[in-house]
Amino acid sequence: MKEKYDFKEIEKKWQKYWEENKCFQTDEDPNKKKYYCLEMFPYPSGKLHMGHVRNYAIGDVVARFKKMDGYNVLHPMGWDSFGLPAENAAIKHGIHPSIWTWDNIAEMRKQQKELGLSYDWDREVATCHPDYYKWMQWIFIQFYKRGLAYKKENPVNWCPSCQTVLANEQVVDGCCERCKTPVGKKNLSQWYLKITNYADRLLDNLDKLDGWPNKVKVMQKNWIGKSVGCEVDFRVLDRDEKLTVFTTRVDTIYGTTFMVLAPEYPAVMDMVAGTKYEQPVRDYISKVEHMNDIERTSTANEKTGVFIGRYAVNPFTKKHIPIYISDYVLMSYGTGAVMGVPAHDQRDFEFATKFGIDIIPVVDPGDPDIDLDNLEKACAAEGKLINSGEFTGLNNRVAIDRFIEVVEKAGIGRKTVNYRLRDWLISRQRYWGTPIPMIYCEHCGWVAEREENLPVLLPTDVEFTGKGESPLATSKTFQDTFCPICGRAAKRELDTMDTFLDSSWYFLRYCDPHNAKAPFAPHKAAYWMNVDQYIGGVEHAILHLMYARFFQMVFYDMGLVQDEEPFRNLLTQGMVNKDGKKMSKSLGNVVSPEEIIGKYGADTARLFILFAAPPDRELDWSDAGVEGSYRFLNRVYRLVYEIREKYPRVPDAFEIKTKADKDLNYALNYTIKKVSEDVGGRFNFNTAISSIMELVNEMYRYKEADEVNPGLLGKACKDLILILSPFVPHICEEMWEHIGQLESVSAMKWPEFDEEALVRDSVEIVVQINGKVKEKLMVAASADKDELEKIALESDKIKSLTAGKQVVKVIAVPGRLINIVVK
RNA sequence: GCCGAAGUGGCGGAAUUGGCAGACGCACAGGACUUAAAAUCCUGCGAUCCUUACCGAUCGUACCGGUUCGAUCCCGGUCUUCGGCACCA
Repeated sequence: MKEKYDFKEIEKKWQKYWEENKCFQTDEDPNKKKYYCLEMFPYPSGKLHMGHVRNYAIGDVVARFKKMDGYNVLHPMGWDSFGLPAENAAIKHGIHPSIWTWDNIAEMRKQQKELGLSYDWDREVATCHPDYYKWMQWIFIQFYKRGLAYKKENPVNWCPSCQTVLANEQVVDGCCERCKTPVGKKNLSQWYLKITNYADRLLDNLDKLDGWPNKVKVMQKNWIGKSVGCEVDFRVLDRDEKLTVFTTRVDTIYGTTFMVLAPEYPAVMDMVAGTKYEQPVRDYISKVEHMNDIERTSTANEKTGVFIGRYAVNPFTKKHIPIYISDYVLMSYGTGAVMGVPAHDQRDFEFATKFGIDIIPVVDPGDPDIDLDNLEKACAAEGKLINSGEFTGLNNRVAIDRFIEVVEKAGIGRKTVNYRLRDWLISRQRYWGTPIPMIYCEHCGWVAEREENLPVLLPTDVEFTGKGESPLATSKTFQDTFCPICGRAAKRELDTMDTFLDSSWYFLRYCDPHNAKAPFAPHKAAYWMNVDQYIGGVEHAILHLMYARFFQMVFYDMGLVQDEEPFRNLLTQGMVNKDGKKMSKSLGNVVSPEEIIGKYGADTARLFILFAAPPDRELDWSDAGVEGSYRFLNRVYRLVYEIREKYPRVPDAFEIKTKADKDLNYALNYTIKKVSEDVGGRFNFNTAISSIMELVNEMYRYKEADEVNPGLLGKACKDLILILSPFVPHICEEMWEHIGQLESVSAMKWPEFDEEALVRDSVEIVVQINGKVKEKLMVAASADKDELEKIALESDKIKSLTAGKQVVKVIAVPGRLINIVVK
């Protein structure tokens, strides 16, 4: 070891050592407790950014700590390597997506290795590799066989810029999640996965996920959007037809004064055919059709609609109510028909106000501030029913169940549940994705490719124009095939899968990455799953994390895995910012990991990122803070170097003699305890590091004292290196070697703390008067309440402060404080 | 609008079960070493006030109130910021 900390040389040396000695390779070992530590695998976009570094630094501390703590640790890495950017690069620069992707993977893997991450590289997977997408296709076929995949023509979200459809989840504020272009609608026949079959399980299981942040659970809950309500049939006047509405507020049905249908409602044109209402209705529908989602929602405040010239009969009041169409009613939710109760629903109120429809209050909340006869806005509060026939007087919540009973008995309605969650549209009109292994035969219809013919390989003779239909159509070889059932000529599906499918099961492939006979062997998954700790950005709170849960549930139903949920504990890391803003190219505030590693080394980068903030909070990048972390590593290095110089040989056995010995021994054991808890339990790496800094400060002080105990100092050095090693592994390996250790620090056992060393003879006790600190006294640690009280009341200072006052009460907490209440 | 989270020095943050608010680090200031600089080491560092100084006093965890011997922590209300959802009947 050199006198000066040469991170460049040290980091290279130990990265080579770990790789050559395969230090982080794992196999199933039934005799050892397993621990599966997983970071979200990246899209190979080119280079690592600080968000990646943070993600991997956190995961690496956990993995390294658990390994030292005696677990058999699975810590894999791979690539979510299908996706649009590769194809866009192909369109723009003429590079094949495959080349672009594999080049990026090579670059990012190199950067990960430069960070000293403890991955088992033998388990690396890439979703764009045929060995992986073969099994993706196999999984799709299993879904299809179980009735969980179907093709359907529907108006779908269409991004005109990406030239592909998008899942509802990929439309953000009416725009494409990726390119921010406003999304339009298009009628297309597309493949869907029936995630709605699992809506209830996805929702109910959330309660069991104790190790998940509440925030993520709430987001998923809202996304699934379960609402329990009731369908009611309304007869249409003068027609042999009924319209079914969905409502969660059947208790307000007496207040229904109109009905609204979605403009796309199928029966609408039939009801207006040949009447004077036909043309205005046609005009309105066409206007709505040509609006994209932004336009449709930007007019949110101003309600629009058209009367269709028909009336429905309110089954309870028997009144005739006008039927309208309006774009505020969605065809895709509930029944596409809504009963308008303006007194108690704000949207209905706005509509009724605009069209001059009656507003009849039916729930009286008993609030003197609300004038029910002259409502200024809808009143959603609970209360007693009024104007509601035989139901008048009931509490409205109670009334809901009564109404449902009556409606069901009369055969004009039923209790129903609706979800906001829709089925998952997975077809993409793109090249760089997993081909959907389906074949269309004129005689047999849609047929799954035979499993023995998998993978359906991506063809290489494809043109990338970025326009029109799926690029697979341009291949001369891909499309034409034979029907697996009847053997006649047939055509392959030309769309590829949404890449979110690829990432919905990669954690299972890691358990058995080279399996050529199955996506994974159930017994291997049984050993490694669940993921004990999953770490990644909160931006995946809904999409990825719900899709992965869905897949796991299907695998569970197939008997492939033993638990319905894949991720026991989830840590959502905060963003890395600069100057309070997100790092971005447009703001010009991006700090590249490359630059930091080059200037200070990977250990400094890791240490800063872990020290600057708790992992789930936002982290503001600070160049000065990085300097500080670098300074600390130099300080540790110097400490170990100087101790070794001064005491080249330290005895293993030693005695604690002086008070200084005792204090250092206390500090050492306290730090081991604290770091174990902070890293093993709370994931507060920042406080773990600060306590190590305190220990280093202690050791510097001790080292300069008159009487030094080399054995103790040697022990402190050893333990210091061990507990610091998960954070900054390279420098620790170097120091470990320097103090005469032969084996890698990564293979060492996590140190245990000595309970006895933590027992103190005397402790400082705070003396308060009326809750204010007035004095601090050293007392025997064993002092009980009575003794404490006596000592406190006898202290000169307290005596003078309480003189002439009446002591009302004394509260004594041994080991902590005494509070004297005086008057 | 609805749901959720968070507000602590100049800054990042700490206080784990209701018990010394501000650990640790950064920045800043002063000093030591040096021909000098860098590096390193030492000291100080919430606000206000008192005092020549030592010592000390009061206030202080977004704001208002409550519970308690004692509140950054628990309860009620208000404000602000951030995040998610948003015509879902």
